[in-house]
Amino acid sequence: MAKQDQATIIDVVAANVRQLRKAAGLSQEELAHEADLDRTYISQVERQQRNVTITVLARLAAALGVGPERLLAKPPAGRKRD
Amino acid sequence: MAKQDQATIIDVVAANVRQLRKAAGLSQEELAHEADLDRTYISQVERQQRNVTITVLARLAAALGVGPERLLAKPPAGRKRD
DNA sequence: ATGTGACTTGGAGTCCGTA
DNA sequence: TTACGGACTCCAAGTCACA
Repeated sequence: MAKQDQATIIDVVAANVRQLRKAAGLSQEELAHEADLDRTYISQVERQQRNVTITVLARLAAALGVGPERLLAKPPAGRKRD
Repeated sequence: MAKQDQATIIDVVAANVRQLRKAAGLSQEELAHEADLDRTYISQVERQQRNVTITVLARLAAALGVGPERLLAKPPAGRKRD
């Protein structure tokens, strides 16, 4: 029984953006400003409603102070127990 | 002076796709088939003419047998003089 | 401070060729 | 087998009004 990571890459990016943003103590609006994006766009990304391009991914990563690949990293395979 | 990776994420992905595709011994057409993409699209990606979405990035990675983050990994710092 | 639906514009992604 | 161009469809980018 492998763990089924059926989670799409969109879900992964969404979770990472939100998690890293909060870890950085930023509001969506502040992050939007840093990444030169619209406030509501950030909201949509975090809500898994956007299939972002790699250029936007790079901007997000830069604004969050991490490398782009960090945004694709799946959660540490822990439990889904929230 | 840190090494300046002014290379855009598009350049990085392009290089990685081409390199991994060749390493896998696939033609563009075969890779296109595996990733369920158009033949000419692969060509354009490798020539840095396309800004791919993360879903396509994931499909390419899967077709190449690697994780998506692998496609964003920059070349091992060997790039000094060509 | 965030969520959401609707909207326009530009580009992602496809298909046709030709070299 | 790949590069390259044109023409096409559809969706991502980017923004807004309002909850």
